[in-house]
Amino acid sequence: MNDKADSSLSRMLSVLDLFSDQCLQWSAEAISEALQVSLPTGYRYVKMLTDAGLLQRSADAQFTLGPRIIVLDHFIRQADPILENGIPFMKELVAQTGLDCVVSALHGQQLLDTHRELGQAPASLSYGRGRPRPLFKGAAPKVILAGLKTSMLHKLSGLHAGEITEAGLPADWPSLRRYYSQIRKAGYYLSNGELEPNLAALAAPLHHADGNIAGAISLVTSVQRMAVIDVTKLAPLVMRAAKDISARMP
Amino acid sequence: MNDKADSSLSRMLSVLDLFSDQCLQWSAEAISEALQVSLPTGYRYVKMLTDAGLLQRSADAQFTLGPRIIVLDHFIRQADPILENGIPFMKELVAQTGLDCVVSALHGQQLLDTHRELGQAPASLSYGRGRPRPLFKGAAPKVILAGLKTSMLHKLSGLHAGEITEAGLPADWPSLRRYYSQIRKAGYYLSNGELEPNLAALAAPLHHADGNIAGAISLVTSVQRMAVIDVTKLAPLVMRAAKDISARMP
DNA sequence: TATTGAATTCTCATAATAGGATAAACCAGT
DNA sequence: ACTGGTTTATCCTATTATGAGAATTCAATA
Repeated sequence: MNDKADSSLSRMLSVLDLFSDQCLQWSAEAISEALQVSLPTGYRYVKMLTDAGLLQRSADAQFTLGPRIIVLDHFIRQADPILENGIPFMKELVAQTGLDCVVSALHGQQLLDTHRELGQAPASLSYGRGRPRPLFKGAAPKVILAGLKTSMLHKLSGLHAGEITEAGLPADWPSLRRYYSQIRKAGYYLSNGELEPNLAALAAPLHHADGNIAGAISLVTSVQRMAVIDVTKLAPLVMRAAKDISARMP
Repeated sequence: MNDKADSSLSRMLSVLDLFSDQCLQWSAEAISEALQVSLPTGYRYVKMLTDAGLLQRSADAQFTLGPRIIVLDHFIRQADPILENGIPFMKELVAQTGLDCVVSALHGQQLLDTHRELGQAPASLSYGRGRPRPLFKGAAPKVILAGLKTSMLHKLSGLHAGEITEAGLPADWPSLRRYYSQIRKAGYYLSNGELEPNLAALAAPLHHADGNIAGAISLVTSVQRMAVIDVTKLAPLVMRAAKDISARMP
């Protein structure tokens, strides 16, 4: 990963980088070793982070992510207009279609799913809010990037050239721009096995009142199920919901 | 609040203390002023926190809480055995009773709701995961503290004497211990308007395999609705679910 | 109860660097 | 291109973060 510890402060914050799906338990000793600091300094870091609530002690002299994170996420959810206005429409879409409904948004450079309403037979099991997503694969990212201002898209494309070619998108900027422009004009995007081989999704963009892109709403199911669905009927449903939500956005 | 800025590192982390339900937007200038540091230092702080993903830039030169928080909460949820094992039982309780079901847990010294399954007529509207709760008021906290090891409870009671008397609990340790001991023996606790005037809840404890307390599961509704419910029938339901979940806990 | 061993904190001198003041660079909106 | 506010860079000094090792807690054993 990126151990750019150019200062004490960011080195301390990089303790958080150690935690992941794979490893949610770290001892002070392991942290000290990972950050290449002495044991007392490692303990100083975890003490401060624990005092801030970002870490907490668990059994066996291990540290885990702390309760403050849960509270801060609560604040974020409270302030998120997509959640505030979107959930009823998501529930309705789920009721109408039986598919899973997801909203995603671009936070800085990070594209995340921020909420999920599950249908009766969830296609995508456990991944809920907070799942990081690749920027150039899948339905939601495509309609979101398609909704960005051109200058912003250009900047992003410069920073992630590798991912773009890896995703099979055109490497040159004019083609890429045209590609996303088509998606924007269509008003929705259907992906088939793009992100995960057996999943398909249909996404439509969510906009703020000023017209800026706010995120995307998508219906997700397996490739097989999507194969028997009439997209010309599904797409208007999703776009309708997206417009209804957008109409309520600040 | 506690501005114990005994070091640069904790002072930087205290930037996070500024964000709350009330104020989710801070400019670099306001942060600098709040922390009593110079403007460049304020910018240094937000830059590092933004690089770490704990903050993000939003419109109008404002900063808000960042996407990394959402991802970290995702990790916490992935690792939480109560969520992993409890949600199906919570859904079932909701289906049986129509009431709202909540699980709560003690993280360090912080007591939080960690998940909520809503019934058809949610009594407690928006508060979801991440709501901080007082330690000595309400059904969930009581069964959780009642399940702590005596030494732990003693320590907690020492640290929060004020809240204890404010909650109308006995101030002397022997009486307090007896009070919680009774709750433990009962196996559940019913609160009526304790936390919020018009809410009632019935909570039962969740245990780890080793017998240690893991949290609480509660059914919540309005005081009026609870008045017409037969508690001798509701309590066994909740306790049954609590035992079923506990049986699956590590 | 005494004793071990590990985990955690303390002490302190020194090197590292965080901080402030000022200036420079950026950037969006006229 | 200009202007206002926003953000970063430069530099020097005082602050303080750090490492080595000792001291202390703490729980679990004998």
